[in-house]
Amino acid sequence: MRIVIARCTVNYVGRLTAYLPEAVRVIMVKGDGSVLIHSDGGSYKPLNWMSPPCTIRIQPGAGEVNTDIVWVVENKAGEQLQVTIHEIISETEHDLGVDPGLQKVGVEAQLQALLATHVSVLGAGWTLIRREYPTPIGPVDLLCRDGAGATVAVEIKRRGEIDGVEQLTRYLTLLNRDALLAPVLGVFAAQEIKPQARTLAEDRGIRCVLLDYDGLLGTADPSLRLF
Amino acid sequence: MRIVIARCTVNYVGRLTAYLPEAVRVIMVKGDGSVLIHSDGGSYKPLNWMSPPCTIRIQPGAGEVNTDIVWVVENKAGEQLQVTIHEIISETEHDLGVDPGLQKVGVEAQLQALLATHVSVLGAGWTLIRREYPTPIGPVDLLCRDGAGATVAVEIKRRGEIDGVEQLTRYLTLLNRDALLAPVLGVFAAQEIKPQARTLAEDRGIRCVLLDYDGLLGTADPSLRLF
DNA sequence: TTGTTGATTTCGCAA
DNA sequence: TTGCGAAGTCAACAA
Repeated sequence: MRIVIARCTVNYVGRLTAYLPEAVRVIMVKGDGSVLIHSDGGSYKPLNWMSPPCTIRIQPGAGEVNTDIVWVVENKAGEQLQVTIHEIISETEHDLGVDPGLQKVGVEAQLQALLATHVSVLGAGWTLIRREYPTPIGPVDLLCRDGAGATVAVEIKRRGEIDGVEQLTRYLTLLNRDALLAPVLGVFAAQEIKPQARTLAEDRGIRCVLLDYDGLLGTADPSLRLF
Repeated sequence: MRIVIARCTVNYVGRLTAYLPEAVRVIMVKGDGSVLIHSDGGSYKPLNWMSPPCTIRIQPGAGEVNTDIVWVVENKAGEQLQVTIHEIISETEHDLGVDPGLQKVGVEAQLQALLATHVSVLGAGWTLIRREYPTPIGPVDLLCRDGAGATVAVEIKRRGEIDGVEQLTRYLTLLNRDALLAPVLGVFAAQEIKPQARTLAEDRGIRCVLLDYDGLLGTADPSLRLF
């Protein structure tokens, strides 16, 4: 990993065209040739960058001033990041070795497992027919029977958006062709439901349910807990 | 901007829980207090980070070994990034000043702006009713009136795929329920239209238009030009 | 290899 | 401030 602090201008020509005026910035060059241009602010996203795999070609005296050096960073698709170095303020290199990587403690899959063991939060007398109920166009997250004995297909998302409503709609159309199951109702369950998704769902007669992960955990079987 | 090369372990506790085992990494501390943990590889995304606004609290001797230093980086929501420094290999600080920022050319917003001022490229006598015409399921990119006086909803994409056609179809269904607007026609405009998207659109009576960004620029008002 | 989906998404614009 | 859609989205996973 090489880290260069330099006064530079940067051009990107590829999927779009972008330009960075002259300023002092941090340039990170990673071992795989990828380059990141950071300023002192913003989020974790660099001002500009080139993702690996890519190659760096150094062109001395290629800038407007003949003492400028230009780094041309190019990937397989021919996209280019051109870094013109006007003045190097600092340059260091360090061998970091291979990183063991980030360990995440998941949330997504647990939500379905938790709700499957607690379908009663959807209504009194509800029972689970099965998880991942198979159909020709993919598995339905949960297939349930409500207190009145009707079949209900439940689609679970962390964030409920329009795509999820469309998906559930396709399942419902298919399941309602099955005379043994029909009529099949729909429930769209998520930790967060976007207004547009809610509008579309309710327009189609699909009930929306907000899931409270911590609340489900509190009522859950202790063996399901991660900590 | 402070850059520290250090052997460290990192914990994040917030929207999820994540852990980085001990290794040598680059730690960037920006002027706004945000912190980025980078390894020598991967993409531009750090292994772990804390976005601004946030504050850093240094706790000497708080690690497992009493010579360790722990940085607790915390944001307003109480999410924490805990960086335990086992050994500092290098530490530098530079004043980068304020960055002038990135200038982009060729994204969807500019396409929409350009087409909005030149709806005549869609046909003779076309006029713009408004950009971002609001509906309960989201804004229609452009609402126009064609040469014959009919209302037309225009969906603009950089890359035209099936999702875009579905989106436009939903708008058309909704708009056509409005007796004051109906009948509303549809136009799917993009720099590139995938064959499947074109087939679906034309099957639904939606007209497809390929946008030429440079061509639009050429006919555009000179004040719209960036360079 | 290609497509689909989630993200500690981030970013920008408009209401 | 909030909400919503795009992004050089990226990245993981399935087919």
